[in-house]
Amino acid sequence: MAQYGLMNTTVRALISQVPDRVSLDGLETTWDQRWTANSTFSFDRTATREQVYSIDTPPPTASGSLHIGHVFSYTHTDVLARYKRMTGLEVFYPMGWDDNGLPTERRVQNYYGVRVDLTLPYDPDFTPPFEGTTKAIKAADQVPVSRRNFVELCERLTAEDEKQFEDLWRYLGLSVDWKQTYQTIDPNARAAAQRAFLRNLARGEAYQAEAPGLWDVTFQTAVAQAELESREYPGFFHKVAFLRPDGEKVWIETTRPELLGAVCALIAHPDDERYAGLFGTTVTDPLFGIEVPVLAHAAAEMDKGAGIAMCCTFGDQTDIQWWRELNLPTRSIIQRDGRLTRETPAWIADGPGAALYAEGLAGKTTFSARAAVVDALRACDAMDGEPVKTLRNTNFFEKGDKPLEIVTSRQWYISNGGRDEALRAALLKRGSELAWHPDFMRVRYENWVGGLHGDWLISRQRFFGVAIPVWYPVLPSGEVDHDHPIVPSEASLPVDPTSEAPAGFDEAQRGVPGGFVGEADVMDTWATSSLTPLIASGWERDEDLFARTYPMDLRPQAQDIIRTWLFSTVVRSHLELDTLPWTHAAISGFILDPDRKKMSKSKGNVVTPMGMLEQHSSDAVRYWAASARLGVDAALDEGVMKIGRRLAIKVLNASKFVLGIAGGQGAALELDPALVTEVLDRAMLAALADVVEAATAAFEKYDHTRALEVTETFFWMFCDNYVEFVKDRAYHGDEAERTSAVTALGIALDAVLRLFAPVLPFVTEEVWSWWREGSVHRAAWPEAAGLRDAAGDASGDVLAASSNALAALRKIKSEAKVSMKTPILSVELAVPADLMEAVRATQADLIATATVTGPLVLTEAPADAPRDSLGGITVVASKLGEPPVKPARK
RNA sequence: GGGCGCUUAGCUCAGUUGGUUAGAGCACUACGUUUACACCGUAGGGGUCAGGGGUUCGAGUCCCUUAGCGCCCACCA
Repeated sequence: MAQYGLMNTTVRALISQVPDRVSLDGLETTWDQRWTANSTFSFDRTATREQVYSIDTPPPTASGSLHIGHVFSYTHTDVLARYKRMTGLEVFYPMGWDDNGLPTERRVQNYYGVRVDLTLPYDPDFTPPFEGTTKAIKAADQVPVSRRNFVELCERLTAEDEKQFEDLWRYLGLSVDWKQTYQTIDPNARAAAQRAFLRNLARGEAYQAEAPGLWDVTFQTAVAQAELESREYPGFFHKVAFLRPDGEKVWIETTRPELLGAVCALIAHPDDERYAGLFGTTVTDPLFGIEVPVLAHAAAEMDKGAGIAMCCTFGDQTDIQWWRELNLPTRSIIQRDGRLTRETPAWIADGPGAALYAEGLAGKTTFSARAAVVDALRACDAMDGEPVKTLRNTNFFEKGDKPLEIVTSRQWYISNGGRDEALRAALLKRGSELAWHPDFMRVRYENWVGGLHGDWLISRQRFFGVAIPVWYPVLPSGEVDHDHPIVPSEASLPVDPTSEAPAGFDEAQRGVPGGFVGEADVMDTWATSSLTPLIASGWERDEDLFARTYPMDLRPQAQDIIRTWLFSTVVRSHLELDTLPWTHAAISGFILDPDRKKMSKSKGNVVTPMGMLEQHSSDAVRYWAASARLGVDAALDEGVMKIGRRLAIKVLNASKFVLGIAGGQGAALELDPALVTEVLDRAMLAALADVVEAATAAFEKYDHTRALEVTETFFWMFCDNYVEFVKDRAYHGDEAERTSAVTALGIALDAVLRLFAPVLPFVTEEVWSWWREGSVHRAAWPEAAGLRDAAGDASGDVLAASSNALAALRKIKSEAKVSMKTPILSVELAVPADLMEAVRATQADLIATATVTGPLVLTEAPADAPRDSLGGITVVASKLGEPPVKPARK
């Protein structure tokens, strides 16, 4: 809860420890330690839901390194979190680590030089052969280990990674409650993922199906639509002849001649007159003697290739469609390892075709099989001309480097609206109920949900992940009965079906007739990540916490995982709790390198953040991040970090000055608005009230950039003009004049520190500690009303007018190329009528600040005089004195 | 092919419901050491607001159109 507000209370601040020399060095470590020691960011579990602002922090992928893009987007969240905390909300700001899944597996393989062999037993004394060698370990040199040993290594390595990540986040100043952490592989998360799955299963939302689907041959796992990436891939068109019974040739074009042995039909568009005579007849392939029908289907495109397509099981998604809709036979020849089947398929006729397959194709990769088929086609004159080079778009697994194949397998799915219009409509409605920042990101969600063409495939044939919590009976015949899965009780979660027996069975019954087998597949990492708001808020584990934090307020995340993380989270929350998981989504843009390319590991242009933080300071890097609006891609710009550093140092110096002029060490500073009596001081507070209003309104609209901008603009004006104006009065004025200036300076410093606190947590906290109790980050967000009261009827325009008059006088000296200390013996200013009163009212400060030693004459500027950048104030005549004599160098 | 965003000074970006002569910082130039700050201060130069058309008394802002850049989705014969 906020500790104090300026509104109706006079604050008496004791200035305790203003250093002689200020510095940014070491602030990160100092304040991280004190915040931890003081539990500054601990979540108060007594707060009610209305008093809580809860954040579904993205759990970073633990395997790998954080890059500057992470610093960028996590800063956006932290700035908002700190603002919300200061407005009096209790911020629930946990941190998770996404350590389950393929990235960890790959990292462990490379880091320790091991690979999983499911046949090996667990070795409790296993020591990895390599550890963190810098050179890549060849796959052939990797040592086979049991799954359990492998998982242990995963846990060991991610624990080390997570420690490093936490250190970086602390250094950056994330106001996370470090007592609220989770891992997506920890027992709570596994239990939550399995519980949610079992409930999906019980409601019929999770189901298994044996169907053709996208398959990565490198990782040997099924892949979901959301993990696809379309890439250009070089290929060749081959013109291949099929033979009619009378020997006449029908030419088709294909980029995948190696699939000739899997052909099921030739298909053309029903309106295509070229092939009208062929529909209903059969043709035979030139190599294997497979007789296939020529069929019509509207999905065939007349202007593609020859207009007649070779349909194989399965070359692409269209093949699946034709196979389904035309009831074609299944003739799969691609295996899960991406090679052609080792046995000659039954549908290939004995004879030369069978011999060709057995000798030239069996067990070959698609690449070498293609070459063999092309040679054979040439030899029997069934290929027209040379293959024609083409660049085609092909689906890849986003983490893979070989084109996906289509393989038939038994997999688990969860409904996501891809096959159910009512559910799709409900999920689109959820998207429309969510407040998106920026709003246009909603469209990406709508595009994605609108374009789904299947349910969410959640099973993966991998090792390090959350197990799918089911077993299957083994029938007396020895066959596995997949249709009647055995499920565990929720109380027993998490379970590992590959090492635990289901209730009512014992381990000896594993794999034997009458016994059971465990599901070996694990869940896709998104099946767990989609539950982060539930995992973090204690769903079914800590109902008290859950009631205080869920549905959450904010999902901050990157734009590229709207279709995965954001969408899947909406799906799970909708199915499980019939609600949105959060009310706001804040989408950060990408970081572009100086060549305006997206920064990513695969491009090798990643900048590691710690060096940047150490070089420029965390506040400076945060300033850079906070200068970019949500949803907008930003350039990595060290120039902006330098500006941030300059600002942070300026905050230290200006604060040192204000507190020094207030009496310095040991003095008491009364922040009593009634003591502010001078017009200029009140005008400054009025301007500050405007800034507080603007910054607050901006933050409420999730526009941290605008909030920073108005604060920063005010602060520089405050330093350059206001502070200069009041120096003379503060040093040499009478008691009332001096008190007015000092009090106004104190009130302004107090508000400015709080306005900057979300973006510059370290310097503001450092300065706060010089004269205030507690943490600035638990202080109340400034309110305009109190400042307005102090300002009385003064307007911020008065300060602007006098600042312009001051600039006009400075210009005289600057153009004369003399020191600012040079006295002005006499000067006449032309002032527009509407500014005259303001300039007149503050002319004493003006005269002192600009060292006007003689008459200052103000005349009214003509009504039609142009308004330049100084508001129309111009110098009519002036006379400068002698520049002061430079003091002798000491 | 469909969609979203962007294009303003050499660079990075503001520019609110259309309203005086389009702003800031960096960089650049000149000057200046001033009882907070040289990691400083003061002042200055620098822009056909991507191109074209339209609406309007008035357009950086609204509409149409063209081009370029980035991204999302679709496209695999």
